Amino acid sequence: MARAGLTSERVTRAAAELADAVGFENITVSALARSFGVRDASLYSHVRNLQDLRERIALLAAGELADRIAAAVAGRSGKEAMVAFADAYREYALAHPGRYAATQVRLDPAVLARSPAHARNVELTYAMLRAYRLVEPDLTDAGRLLRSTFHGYVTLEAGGGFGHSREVRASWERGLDALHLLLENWPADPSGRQAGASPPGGILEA
Amino acid sequence: MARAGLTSERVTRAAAELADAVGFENITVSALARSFGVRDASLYSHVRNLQDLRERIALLAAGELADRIAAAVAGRSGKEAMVAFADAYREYALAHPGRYAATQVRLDPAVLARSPAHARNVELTYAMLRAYRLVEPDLTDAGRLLRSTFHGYVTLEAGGGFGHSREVRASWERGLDALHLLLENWPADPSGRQAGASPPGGILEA
DNA sequence: GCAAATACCTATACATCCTAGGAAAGCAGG
DNA sequence: CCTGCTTTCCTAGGATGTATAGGTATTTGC
Repeated sequence: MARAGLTSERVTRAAAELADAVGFENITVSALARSFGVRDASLYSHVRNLQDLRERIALLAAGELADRIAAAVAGRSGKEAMVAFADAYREYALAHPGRYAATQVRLDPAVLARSPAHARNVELTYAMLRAYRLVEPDLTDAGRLLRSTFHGYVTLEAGGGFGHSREVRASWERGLDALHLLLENWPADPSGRQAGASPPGGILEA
Repeated sequence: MARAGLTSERVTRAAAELADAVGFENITVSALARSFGVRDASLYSHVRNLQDLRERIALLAAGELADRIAAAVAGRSGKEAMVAFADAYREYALAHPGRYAATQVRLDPAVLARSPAHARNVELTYAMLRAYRLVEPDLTDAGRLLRSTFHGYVTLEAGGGFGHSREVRASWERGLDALHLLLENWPADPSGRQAGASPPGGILEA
């Protein structure tokens, strides 16, 4: 009997495609095995268990997302970079809903720390925000707001939460205009606080 | 043998609590039955199946969330109302992660249309935004942006995406300050479009 | 107190996750 | 070619979960 030629990588890639097709929460080892024409048990030589498989998809997706964003922002700055970042983010999430959902799983901090993909995402966000000349803690606050908005937007859009009364693309563009304005005119801290500065790498995580 | 006194409502409420404890995606009919000291099959008289159970939790949670928000914004307007809305939203999501996750499931449009809870949420959002005197399509765009930000923020926060380098509460408050400013100074449409007006009830759904 | 409604049961079929241990395909070196 | 090792994939089977069919026992309404 001809072998299927399984490896951890191939299994992970197939799992990512399955996730895009049926939803990240609906992937099963059984279905994945069927797609290879192989028994369930055979996959356990390449992947520890279902959770491990999910983590692998998460790392794969984080890397792909970082690649797309990096390519989009290359050579741009200011509002152009912000919009390119946002569009790349949204396009990836909509084109690969299962993979995108994978990027939102809570990873073991040890795994996370060893993931260059996640570090790159943080750096890209930081680099994009540099143009707005914010200083801590505003930088952290603005980064969190921006990231929340991007994530919330694509999640709601993909989940059908927006309906069809107005083109989502148009709303998105206006939203980005508004966010750019917001970042350019970030309000001064009314309480006059200046504490809690975090290191450059700490905007999003850690 | 003494009966457990099951009803659809009690089962749903227990399921909601289970969801808060173990996560919305991890609820099982078996675990729910165990919590009542009853066999799995017994629950199927009160709930059609697992998906039906999830929908019931979703409707329950949407109603609770609308209640909290309504209570919070009562008697307030302008920025006060917006902040009260946002805080109530965030507090509910953090206090009841499983129920909150349930509010994000894609519901059958027929079920949705018949849910007063969802209609109330839409109305509350619309009422809160009225103070900013936006006209369509800006109203829809701003509503989508706001809702995305709230949702994204609490999702990332609950998922541990923010880490501990700066108090999330402080970031949240600064974010709300910024959003208020944004709503007060919503940018004019650069393209001069004016089309796509949606009816009052259509900001968020339909 | 009797009949109808219904709350809860047993039994069963099937899907999925995962482990243990075995067979067979591919790959060395002779 | 053949011998032995590694790796790939297998069968077998236990545990847990979803769901249906059909039966028994408890309540409830008259």
